[in-house]
Amino acid sequence: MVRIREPHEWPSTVDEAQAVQERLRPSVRFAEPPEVRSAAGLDVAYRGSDELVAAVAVLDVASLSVVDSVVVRGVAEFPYVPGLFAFREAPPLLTALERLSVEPDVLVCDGQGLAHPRRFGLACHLGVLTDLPSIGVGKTALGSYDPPGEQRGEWTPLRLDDEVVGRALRTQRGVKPVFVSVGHRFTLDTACDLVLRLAPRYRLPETTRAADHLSRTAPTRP
DNA sequence: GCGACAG
DNA sequence: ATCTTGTCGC
Repeated sequence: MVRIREPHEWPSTVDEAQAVQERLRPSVRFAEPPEVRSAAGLDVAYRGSDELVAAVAVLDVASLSVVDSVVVRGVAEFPYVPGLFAFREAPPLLTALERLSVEPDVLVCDGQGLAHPRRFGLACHLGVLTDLPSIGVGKTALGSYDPPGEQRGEWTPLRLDDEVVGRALRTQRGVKPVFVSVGHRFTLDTACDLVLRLAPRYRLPETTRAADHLSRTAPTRP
């Protein structure tokens, strides 16, 4: 039920890929998202050198229960190059989004949004192409930060090139923070509020955990 | 030349 | 991401 709204192509070289990011970047919007009742978690698991499994799980934010999910198997069409992560994972994730039977209110991506060398990480890419509000929640930082306070909810700015591109957010006390950045049609404050609502018990949002579990446990092709 | 480098 | 044992904690 998710539609692709933006014309796009999948390049095969690093130069072309960077050009695509530069072209799409101006479409990123910085705003307050409409009410967030459902959130889609997206993740990709790898098997072997080029086989991958993309999964999307839509959760009801109030109950954190899974209301819909799709798993797509595929082959990596682009090598892993830091900064060009989206060209590897976005294609199968978009296919999965199109096969959803409901349209999620927001996308919670496993990776960065604006916290990216050209300010156009996976979350921005998926947000712009679908025109859905999106955020990036990374497990490792792209940029520098000071450790946030130990209490859940505490955060510090994440900087890249002397610019604030996101936040290091503590979702649980005693665990490493996650790195939140805006993808599309979001505000950093609202993005962090949402991540905290989605992560009441564990370090990572339940959306990411659900998608990760699906991609990891999907049966191997016969 | 050396280290960094989302997943 | 993935390759991998035991171990501490809830």
